[in-house]
Amino acid sequence: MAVKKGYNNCLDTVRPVRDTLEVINGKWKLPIIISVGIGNERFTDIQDSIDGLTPKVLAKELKDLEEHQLIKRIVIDDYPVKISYKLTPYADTLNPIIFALKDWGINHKRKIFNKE
Amino acid sequence: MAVKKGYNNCLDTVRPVRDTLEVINGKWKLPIIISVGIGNERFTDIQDSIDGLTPKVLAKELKDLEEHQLIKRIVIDDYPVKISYKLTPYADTLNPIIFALKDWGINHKRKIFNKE
DNA sequence: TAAAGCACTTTCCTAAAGGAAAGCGATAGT
DNA sequence: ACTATCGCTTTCCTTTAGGAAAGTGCTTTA
Repeated sequence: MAVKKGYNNCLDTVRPVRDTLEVINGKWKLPIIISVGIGNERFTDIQDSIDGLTPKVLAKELKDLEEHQLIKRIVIDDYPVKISYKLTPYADTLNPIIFALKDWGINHKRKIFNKE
Repeated sequence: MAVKKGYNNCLDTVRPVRDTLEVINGKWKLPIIISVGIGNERFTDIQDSIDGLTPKVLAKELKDLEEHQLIKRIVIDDYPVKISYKLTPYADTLNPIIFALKDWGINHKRKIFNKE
């Protein structure tokens, strides 16, 4: 017998949503993924492509994203040594999320601009 | 003439994504929307349906969500007065985001469980 | 009359996020 | 020799998020 409770159970949806949010939390992770995905591979290019992103924050976020296997850091060993950041194939699975967020943002701005 | 820069421009995507994240930021807003959407209308039901959610945080998030026109607070004026929370039709536009986040979370857990 | 429920608020506190600015070690260009 | 660039790190500081616990005013139920 299930436990009786007065509220509807939403954990089937809430749990996986929260699992995802733990991976892509904060202001910067998705912007960084988008920037790298669009072809920015160098530290300073990524930084310059995103308004307000400081090197300290970028370095930290890149480490987090590497741990989650969404970005790989590649050391190119000629002279001079170059560092290149690329998305992993796994990062491509985030595309539906990114497009959904993008579409909603575009629509939301339009809504605010027109009505308020 | 466009300004020359060494990096690829990603602001077309980054900006609307960030606009969206500003609305649904934090650990709790989407879980609350999911819970209300599934039929939890009372303050304590919403609270009880989401693990770890405290009344202070719930009250604050409900206010934020009202301001963004995603939830409406309805006062039902018989004796005793009842308060009911409902999603606005606008909140339904978040569904693609919620489903994308849910799917990714489910898949991510499976990935972690199987391989690491 | 006491206890419990509802919808919160208040206070206090900690941890984490994030911004500003400077610096650093290596290399490259002038 | 000097300056600039790259990929960071370090320090310092402020802001925000969020958790714990208690309480409040009202009402209902036992």
